[in-house]
Amino acid sequence: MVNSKHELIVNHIKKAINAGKYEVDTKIPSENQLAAKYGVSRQTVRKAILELEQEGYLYAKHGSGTFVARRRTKSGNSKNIAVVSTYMSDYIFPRVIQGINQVLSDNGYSILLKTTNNSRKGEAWCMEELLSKNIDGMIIEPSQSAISCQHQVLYDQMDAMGIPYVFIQGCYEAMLDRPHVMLDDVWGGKMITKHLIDLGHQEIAGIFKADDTQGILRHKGYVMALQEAGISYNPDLVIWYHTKDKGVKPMEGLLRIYEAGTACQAVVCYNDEIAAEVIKGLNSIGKRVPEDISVTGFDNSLLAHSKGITTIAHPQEELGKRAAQTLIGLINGSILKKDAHVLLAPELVERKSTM
Amino acid sequence: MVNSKHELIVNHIKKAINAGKYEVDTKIPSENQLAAKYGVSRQTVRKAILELEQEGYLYAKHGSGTFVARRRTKSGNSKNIAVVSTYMSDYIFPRVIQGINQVLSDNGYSILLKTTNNSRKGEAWCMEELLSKNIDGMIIEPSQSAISCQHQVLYDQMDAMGIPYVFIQGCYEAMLDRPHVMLDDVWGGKMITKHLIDLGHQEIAGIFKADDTQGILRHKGYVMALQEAGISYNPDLVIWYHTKDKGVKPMEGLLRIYEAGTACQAVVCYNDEIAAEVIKGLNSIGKRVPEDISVTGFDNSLLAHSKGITTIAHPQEELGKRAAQTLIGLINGSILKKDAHVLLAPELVERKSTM
DNA sequence: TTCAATTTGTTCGTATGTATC
DNA sequence: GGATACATACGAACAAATTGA
Repeated sequence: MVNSKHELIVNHIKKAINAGKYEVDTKIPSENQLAAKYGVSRQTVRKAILELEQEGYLYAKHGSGTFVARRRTKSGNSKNIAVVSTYMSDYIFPRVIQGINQVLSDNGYSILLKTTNNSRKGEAWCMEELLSKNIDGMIIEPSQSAISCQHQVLYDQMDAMGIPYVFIQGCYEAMLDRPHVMLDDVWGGKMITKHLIDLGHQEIAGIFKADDTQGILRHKGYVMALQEAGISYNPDLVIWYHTKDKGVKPMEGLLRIYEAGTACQAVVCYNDEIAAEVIKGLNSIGKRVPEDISVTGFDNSLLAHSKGITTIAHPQEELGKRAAQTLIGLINGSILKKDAHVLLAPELVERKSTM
Repeated sequence: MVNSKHELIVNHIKKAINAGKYEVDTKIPSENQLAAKYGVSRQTVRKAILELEQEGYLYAKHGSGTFVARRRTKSGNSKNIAVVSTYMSDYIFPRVIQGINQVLSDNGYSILLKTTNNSRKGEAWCMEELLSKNIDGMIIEPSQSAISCQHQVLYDQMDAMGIPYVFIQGCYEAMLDRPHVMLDDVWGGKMITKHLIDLGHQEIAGIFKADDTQGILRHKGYVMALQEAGISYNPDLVIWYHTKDKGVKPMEGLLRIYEAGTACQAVVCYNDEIAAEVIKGLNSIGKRVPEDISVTGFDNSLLAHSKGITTIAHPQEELGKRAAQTLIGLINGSILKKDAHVLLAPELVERKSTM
């Protein structure tokens, strides 16, 4: 019964896509070309494309072209996006979510807020509830604990339902192929080490956490900075510790370095907490910071602020913005899941623990 | 936010419908009439109408006209509750929302987060969007609470739809009969003034904001404390200022008091910001705080913390919890709307600006 | 029944703005 | 900067449905 020109074009293109004549994410002919092909006006083509866009067959990119979208089985466009955080009290939380909110609300989305209290159980419970709700996507800060089978199932389920998600702050090691937006720890480690080198230091010790991806990455950056400066890597200057050794081993290691008589004018610490402990320990053995030895932290926490520790800062608002942008890209199909891996440039915050 | 012509028309018509200017199933003006009214082309009007049709606000009848659709009354168990805040960056925001989240999630609710950027427009925009969503209730921090509420219609609409809401932090003066949970400003003003009296001060100046409900209430508490202590109220010691005078008038007034030779050993300030300015001003004329004169703030902001100002604290988490509890009571009917008026007890935070 | 006026639906043409490469 | 392509807007014409005289 309905046989308007644009309906005919809609059906024709739909059939072509379903028949696989156009690959996913390939560009279809421009509006003008299609207009010429079907012998109609550009407006008619536009109307057809608009309809196909709303049905999820295509997505248009301003100034670039119109592309074939991944077909979504079913999705209400609830315009709701879940944001799952560990704690709300976290000092970084407000700024990150502010960035998320800015981008999402500009794009007509609302935020559905959830907290896990940093427990696996909380995270699983959250996600189960979210699966029963109508959401278009999810931004999640993973809970600290390692991933369990139960979890993987929940994420697979979201994949199956075609609900995209983006990890922020961190990412389970087993899921690094999934979309994530986080601080570039390698770059951060390199940046803060380079800062010490630029200050004229040559013998730079490093204290890193061994059972943590971030620890490995920050160490990697530390090594890179030394290499670039032409300083040979000295394993004796690197102290590795595990979560359970925290508060004991780092300072022990540093004392051993001093006892061995190894020269050392600076220490790169895994995070601000360790840096604060190290400074306290150094003071207790009569070393002055930064006159005798420079110490750096990582994370730009309140501790670093109050103790005046030179550290690496998260660009918090930027992180939120990028995560939201990435998620929107995943939803409308303009970003592929495998490309949605964003590492953010860290910022050096210079304070009085280095000179 | 996009500001195309058709979007403007969409919003205008939406607002008119929400305000009840068009009855259900009545015909709206024809496309040509609307085009003339808005001074745009018929195509633009059509685009706007098409959008409204898709959102379910209107339905068009070929050859007959366009009509207002019967707004689908949402069934009320989405288990979603909207939380509308002014800014996310606010230092109090995380703790308040933490309290809200605790209670709501314990009761199986999720939070739908929105921000208004403290603008009336933002608030109206938020609420219009929320009206189209399926929410069970709303907790809202009003924007610029002193000015009278121009979009009462939106709240009436929520009443009509049976969606309960609770104001937090402040409340429009015209809507004080609606449910609200806020700090007891009178009590706070009284408490901090009494603190100065207890310290032995008799001549206590007061600086208050005149165009703000909170300013009036805090002044009221100030007067009560003086009365109870048997100290006569001296109008010469009270300085009123308006938002636009901020940063000039408060200190001017204080200088005038000194020039007049009036005795004054303490100043109650409207908030921490004013207190910080006053302290700075006093120092610049050679007065020491608190040795020569005691100064108090209000709000327990970061400023009060860093400058060591004695102040009145919001019980932030408690505020959030009580608001959530009140809302849940309204939803399940265990609390009546007219009884949902909670004033929270303030807390005195003693620091080094008083003695 | 017929006809004219009104109103929405569809199509074509054109122009300008703006993002991307 | 220029070419390309999408986004928004305006104007015009005609078709199809409805309404009422």
